[in-house]
Order: sequence, then C-alpha cells, then structure tokens
Amino acid sequence: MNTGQQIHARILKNGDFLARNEYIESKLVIFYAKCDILDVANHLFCRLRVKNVFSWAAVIGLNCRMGFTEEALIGHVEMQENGILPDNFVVPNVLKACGALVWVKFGRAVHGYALKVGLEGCVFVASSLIDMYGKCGLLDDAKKVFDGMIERNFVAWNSMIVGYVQNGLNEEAIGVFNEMRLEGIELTPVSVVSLLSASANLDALEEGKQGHAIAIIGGLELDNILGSSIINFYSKVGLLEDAELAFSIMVKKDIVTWNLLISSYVQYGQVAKALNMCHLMKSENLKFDSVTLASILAAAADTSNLKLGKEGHCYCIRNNLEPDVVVASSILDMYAKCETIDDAKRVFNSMTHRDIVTWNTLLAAYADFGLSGEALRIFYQMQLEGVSPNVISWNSVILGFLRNGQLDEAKDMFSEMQSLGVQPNIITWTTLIAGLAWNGHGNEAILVFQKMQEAGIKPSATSITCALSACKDVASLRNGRAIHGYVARHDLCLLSPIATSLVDMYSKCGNVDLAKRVFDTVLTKELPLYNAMISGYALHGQAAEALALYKRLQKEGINPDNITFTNILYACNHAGLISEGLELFCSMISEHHVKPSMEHYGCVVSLLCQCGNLDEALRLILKMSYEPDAHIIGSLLAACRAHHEIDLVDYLSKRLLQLEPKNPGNYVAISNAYASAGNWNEVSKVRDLMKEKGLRKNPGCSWIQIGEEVHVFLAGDRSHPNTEHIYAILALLGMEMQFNTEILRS
DNA sequence: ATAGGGTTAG
Repeated sequence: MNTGQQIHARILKNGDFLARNEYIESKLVIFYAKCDILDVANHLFCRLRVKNVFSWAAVIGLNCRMGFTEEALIGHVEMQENGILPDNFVVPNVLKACGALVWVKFGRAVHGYALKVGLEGCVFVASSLIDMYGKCGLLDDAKKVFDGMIERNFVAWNSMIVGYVQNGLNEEAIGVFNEMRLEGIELTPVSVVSLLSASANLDALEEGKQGHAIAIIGGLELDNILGSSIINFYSKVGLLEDAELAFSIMVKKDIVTWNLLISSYVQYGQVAKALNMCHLMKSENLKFDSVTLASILAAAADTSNLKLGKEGHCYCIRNNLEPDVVVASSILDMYAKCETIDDAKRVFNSMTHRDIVTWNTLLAAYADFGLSGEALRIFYQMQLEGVSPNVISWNSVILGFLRNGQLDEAKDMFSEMQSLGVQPNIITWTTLIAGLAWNGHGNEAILVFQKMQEAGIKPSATSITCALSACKDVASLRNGRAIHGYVARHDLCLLSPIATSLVDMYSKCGNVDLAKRVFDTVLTKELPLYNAMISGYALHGQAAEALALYKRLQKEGINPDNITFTNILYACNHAGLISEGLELFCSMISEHHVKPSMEHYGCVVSLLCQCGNLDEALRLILKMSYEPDAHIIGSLLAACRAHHEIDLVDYLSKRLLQLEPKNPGNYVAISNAYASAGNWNEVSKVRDLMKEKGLRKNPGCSWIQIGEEVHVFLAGDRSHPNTEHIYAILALLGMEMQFNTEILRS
C-alpha cells in the first residue's frame, strides 16, 4: 500500500503526461482494487475516460470480494453496454456473484455467454460454473460441467466436493473425494476440509479420521480453517479429547476455533469447561461474537442458570448482538427453560426479525409446560404471519397436548399433519409413544412403536427406551422380549440408555434374572444402570443383592445419587434391615451430600416404626423440612398399634383423612389402629364415616386359575388404584395383563 | 475459481 501510494503521488506531481496516460490510469485502478481499497478504486475508475477490460475486471472482482455482489453484476451489464466483452477473468467473478445471490437465471445466461464466446475450455470458467451451480443447489448441472471438462484441476474437483457438502449430499462428496485421490489429483486443504465437514455431518468416524491422516501425511499446515474442521469433526463424532488435542497444537486460532470448542463443551454438558474457555478466550483479547453468545445462552438454558442467562442477555444488549435471529432465539429459549416464560414472551414480542426457529422456540416452550392452548395459538398465529410450520412445529403441538393429557387432540394432530403433507419423523413417533405411555396407555404405545416400524422409520435409541418403558408399565414381558430381540439383532445393546431400560423392563416385568443377565453384559457401567438394577432387586425383595451392588458401584468410583438412595433404602425397608438402612441414610447426608427427599424420610420412618422406635421416628419427622405425606403418617399409625398411643392415633387419623379423604385403605389403617388399642367405639365410627362417604373397603382382588391362565377380577376400572397393584403383582409373577372389559364391567 | 463455528422438537 505505502509504496503504491508513493508512486501514485509521484505520478500526480509529474503532471498530466503520466496522470492522463490510459495505461497508467488503469494500472492505478487495478492497484487499489488489489489492495481492497474500494472507494479509491471506484473513484479512479469512474474518472477513467477509457474503461478497458482489465479495469472492469479489477472493479468487478473487488466488488465481488467485498460482498457487493449486485454491484458486481451491474458492472458486468454496464461493461457489455459499453461494448466490451467480458473475458475469462471477468466471467469467474460474475459467476461467483451469481452463486452468492443464488441468481440461477443470471448464472445460466453467463454460462450461455461463456459457451458462445468459447470460454468453456478455461479451467477458471468451468470451475466457477461448478461452484455457481453448486451454490444454487443444481448439482446435476454442476456435474455436467465437471464431466464435460477436458482438463480438470484440483479446484474443479474441490468445487464439486464443496457443492455436494453444502447441499447435504455428504455421501456423494466423500465419493468424489475418494475418486480424486484415486486419480492422483493433489489433495489440498480445501479437499480435506470438505471431507471433514461431510464426515462430521454423517458421523462417519473412519472417513473423517482418514481425512485427518491425509492432512498429516500431505504435510498440510494446521491453520485456523483446517484445524477448526478437525475440531468440528472430532466434536461431532463425540471424540472430545481428540478435538482438545487438535486445539492444543494449533498455532493460529481465531474466534471460530474457540467457538467450536465452547459449543462442543456445551453440547456435551460440560458447562464449567465451556465457561472456562470463554475466560481464556477473553484473556487472549478475543471478543465474543454472536456464536459465542448462542453457546453461552444454550448452556444457561440447559442448566436452568438464570443468572448466567441474564448476564448473556445483557452482553448481547451492550454489544448489539440482539438483531441476530439465532441469538434472539437463544435468549428466548433460555428464559423459557429457566421457567420464566413471561420474559420469553416479552423477548419474543420485542423481536423485529422472526424466523421459523423463533416461532418454534416459543411454541416448544408452551408445549413443554403442557400449555396446549397457548401452543396452538402460537401455531395458528405463525401461519397468519406467513410462516408455515415445519415438522418441529407439529411435534411441539402434539407434545403440548400429550403433556396436558389430551390424547385425542394429539392423535388428531398426528393425522392432520400427514394429510397436509408433513411426514412425521422419528421424533414425532417417539413423542407419541412416550406421551401414550405417560398417560397410562402403555399397550397403545407399544402398538404405535410397531406401526412406526411398518411406516419404514428405523427406531432410534430414545424410541426404543420409550417403548421399553411402556412394556414395563403394562408388565408386558412378551413385547419387552421382542424389543430386546430387535435391539440385539441391531447391535444396540451396548448403548447404555437402552441397556438401562432393558434392565428396568425385565425387573418390572418380574424377571430379575434376565435383568441381571443384561446388566452383566454391559462393560462400562454407569450410574443409571446401577440404579435400575438396584431398583429391580429392591422390588423383588432381594436386599442383600441390592446392598452388594451399592458397594460395587462405590468401589468403581461412581458417586451414588438421590435415586440410588431411594432404591436402596426401599430395599432395606422391605427387608427390615434396620441398622443398614439407618447407616445408609446418615452416610447419604454427611458423605454424599444428598438432600433427603420425602421418599427417603418415608423409608427411614417406616424402618424406625418397624422396630418400634416411634419416638425416634417422630423426632426425625420434626427435623425434616416437608409436611409428612400419607405414607409417613401411615407408618406412624401402624407403629401406634404396638404403643396404644391414643392421642397420637387421633391426631394422625385426622391428618391422614385430610391428606387422602378418598383412599379406603386409610380408613382401614385407622380402624386397625383403634382396634389394637381396644377402642371399638372409634372403630365403628370410622366404618360409619366410610359408608357416609360412599367408600367401600378395598376388595383386593379375587382370582381363579384355569390351566396356565390366571383370571383376575378387579373392582373398578383401569384408573382405579387397585389396578396398579394388580400390575405389580402380575409383574412379579412374570405375567402379562390382558384386559377383558366386559368381565371388568360386570 | 474452491474451505471452518451458533438457535427450535422426543
């Protein structure tokens, strides 16, 4: 720049002889254009008396580089109006502008022009045509140009690969890359970067590793772009350590490099590491951009950290990042996930620019809270404002209904979306399966899971987990085993969420041995798997096995959580292991710093009552920060039977009936307590009270066995609390429930 | 002439 400007000054000083020289004037325009000084170049260009093809090329190229694509195309037209024919230097720039604007027709016209004036043999022109067609999504046309080239250089190959990657045709991109390698064409950083991008999109571990290897063997410099692609690839396939390694050996890092690692940490739930990276980034004097903030806000949303979220929001306001739709959607999502949906709505209303993601974010927030009416309103409003819903929008509306128990509405929406041509995807199906299961329609959930496969959708890990959970709910060992078979045939047993669900399914379906068999096949066992197995043992009254597993998980260095303690205390409670239970409860609080839940207290109170230590049980209840629930009161009432504490029985009875006035079991417990104390007067009062409330003593169930079949007769319908008990009993016997509603009605 | 990052649904 400096030298050029000095020469320019010298030219001006020397007067018109040089300054008005046509050749020198053009050269000056080209010089300023190459230095990216747009205003000076344009100024000098406008003053040119004779505009030749070289100066036109320089100015059109500069406009194109600076992102003034329309100006570049206008220049191209003007140039021709002035009778100058664009050459093989101008045409590539014009094509680049067409590609950037996705102006297909203009691009085709330029293609026609290139053919007419015989430029098709130029590799620059042909490569640019491939790029232009690729950017416009016309891969067939790009391929046609590519195939028609007599002499192909690496840019042509790369443009073809890039075209495929940018249009989501990742397999094709990898294919072209391999062909290029077989042809012995030099693989450049662009080829490798594109391969890595395709591999990342496909979760193609081997291909991406090959790309990394080729980069190393080819001695390619690990610059910010290649390095970032490597980091991106390793993060997307879940090899975070390899991504970290690449990061640590990169010399030239830019904001994209940092953002990649930060977003990966957020994606894998390592929020502390992500925030630490932000601090390190700051100390390197890099300023956060909208991508950084999108990640920080997502981290705040995932961890319901409203304080962090607000800090992020404020940063966006101070640095004017709010106009970015992605950032705005993240802010919205953050408020929604931090359970401040009114703030989310406020952010939404203040947004000037909304896209489909923005609408879907708000819609998802209402759906998540089960506010199906609000969700539906948003769903219609977005259409009124000209944004047509995509499959995500439909999924949220369906979820909203299911969360609110509106099964029919959810199913209606499911068929309506199909009749409007929106195909349900794996998440739609999974939502439906999970929703039916939550709402107590386990059998229907299993049917939907089968229907999904008939529709040609391959089950995902989550859908399998949900289906297994449905099998567990209805104690359907037969269906559970069928899914286990599917899982085994498709090598999915190794996924820990699936293994955990299988263990849970088998134990709840009454087969703790099969549960144990699945448990043993998992090599690296994580806490949820241990919890499922411990819960199985607890349910089956095998407290010793449950305790042994608890010891084993600690030996493996895994920290038990509140769920572990719920299950293990439950096991101790049912097996009457008093000292073990109390010891566990103490260590849970003092060593593992788990805040005891109502369930934990319930187990311990029950244990203390079992051994007749009513005083200790009462002392514990006074210490806890919850109002005692019906379970706890029930335990105390049972303990009173041994102590004949009439005042306490009076108090507990009153409280119990306040909490659960409609549960006949409570009346039975109360009358038993009075009966033990010999207070027959109260016993008959309780019986009268029951009659008065129209309650009947739980009939339990009666059953007959005919051959292999057990017929169970229930009083009440499927939603009656007794039904749950029957499920549990049948599950423990490893049997399935089949409803015969006619018998049920009679 | 060709290359890298972020937001929404189970």
